[in-house]
Amino acid sequence: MQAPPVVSTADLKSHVGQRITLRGWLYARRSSGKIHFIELRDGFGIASCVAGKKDISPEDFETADKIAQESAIEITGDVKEHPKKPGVFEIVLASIKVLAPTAGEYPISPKEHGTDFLMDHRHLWLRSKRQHAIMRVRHTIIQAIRSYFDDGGFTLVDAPIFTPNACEGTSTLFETDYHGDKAYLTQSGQLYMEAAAAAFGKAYCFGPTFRAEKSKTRRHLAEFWMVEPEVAFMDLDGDMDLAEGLLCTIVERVLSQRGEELKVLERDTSKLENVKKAFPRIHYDEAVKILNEHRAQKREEGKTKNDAELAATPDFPWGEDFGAEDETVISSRFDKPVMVHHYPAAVKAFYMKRDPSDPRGVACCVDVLAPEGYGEVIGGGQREDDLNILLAAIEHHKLPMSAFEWYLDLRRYGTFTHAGFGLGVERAVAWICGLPHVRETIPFARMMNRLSP
RNA sequence: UCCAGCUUAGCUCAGUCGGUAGAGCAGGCGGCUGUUAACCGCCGGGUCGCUGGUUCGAGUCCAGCAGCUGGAGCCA
Repeated sequence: MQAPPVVSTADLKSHVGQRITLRGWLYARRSSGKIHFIELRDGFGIASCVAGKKDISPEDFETADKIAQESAIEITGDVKEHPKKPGVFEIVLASIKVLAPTAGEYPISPKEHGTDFLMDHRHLWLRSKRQHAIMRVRHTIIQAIRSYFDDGGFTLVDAPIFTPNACEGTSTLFETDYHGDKAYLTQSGQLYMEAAAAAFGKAYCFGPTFRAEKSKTRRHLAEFWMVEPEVAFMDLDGDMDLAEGLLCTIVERVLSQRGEELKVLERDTSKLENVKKAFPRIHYDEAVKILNEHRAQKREEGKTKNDAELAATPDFPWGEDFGAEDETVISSRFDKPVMVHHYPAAVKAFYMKRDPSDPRGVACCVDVLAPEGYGEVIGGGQREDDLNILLAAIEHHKLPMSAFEWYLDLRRYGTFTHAGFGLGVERAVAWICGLPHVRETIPFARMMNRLSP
């Protein structure tokens, strides 16, 4: 007799009525004495298997009763529709074999655990349903990003990870020894993409990025993935179009391909359905106005509640960058991502283009704030293309001129209008999956207090 | 770096007024032919984060340290 085909749990419905073999791990086990239920996890999905005492050998029935969680197993049985749930398939077992038992009790039981414990067991936690769903959504987001740029005529030009200088001169970077010289782990591929834009017209890089700040928040990782497109002869408006198109493509792809995963994550997809063109685009001035309306309202509440602290809420000072709470106030006014543009130049990186029409000194830049309080997922803008303004900006920020000579060459040899942005992949994953913290959006998170596993 | 909170069984937690340690789950044994974090009965399981102090007596009160969690700043 021919051995039954080895199939995947994702492929059961095309084998209804057939005898098949599955290989995987024991996810869960339940029993009612004369009937055992086994859930087999194979990396693609989870299949329910039923072992009736009359249907299999006494040895296999005993095995099905005793087998430990996460043992590697191979089962053979017949694919049938679930007697109570149409459209759900289960396997009626004919035989079961333990390929590898567990060395001891599996640490992650199907009960509640604290995050620190789970993060310590991240290598095993990835096997669980929820983490599986998150990683699959992450995969689809990355796939959508790549095809958006690839289909848009972009060339992938990856930036180096070792860099000689602190690119923007603001963040704390990880320092390493590079054959006797100091080198830093990149915090952005941005400057290199400007060189790439002049060489390829449309370019993007996609890789890991590092920040050494001792950040302890739900939005920060020490190592995260960022995609950074840069386009020649594109201005700020074009940049916003590009960013808007990217987010719409990502959300559309996840909604159409990862519905099952979003269900596992209990994500309210109606909020994601809203993510369609056109996103509101508001000037920094208008964002400040929103904040001040909100703060005036807080003062009123303070007066009626007799709360002195609330009543003394000051206005937002023009010229400052928004804090996390400010971003939430602004984005809560809209039901889709909101683009805030023309921030004061002083709070932005030195390479941002100054808007010549505004004497207050604002930059042609944009931050995209995700809805539901997820905050900044994209930051970008038009780059300064005037050599002399750029020279002055580097001096003003007290950055080492010699390290930027190559960058200045881009202005010396055929300078050009160009713009781009950076999208933080983990923040996008957290938003789309509806997660409270970015640590679950990357397979093995690197944070201030976590370097393992 | 700063602010706040937490640390008790493998895991998640309770522990009153300061009086010698408790539950659920997990694990082991037994029962149950449609279970879904199954259920029912029994059993084993503890350096109460560490160090010091107060006290006849500290899981409990005090101090220091460590670890963790959340927030701020920085940013994607």
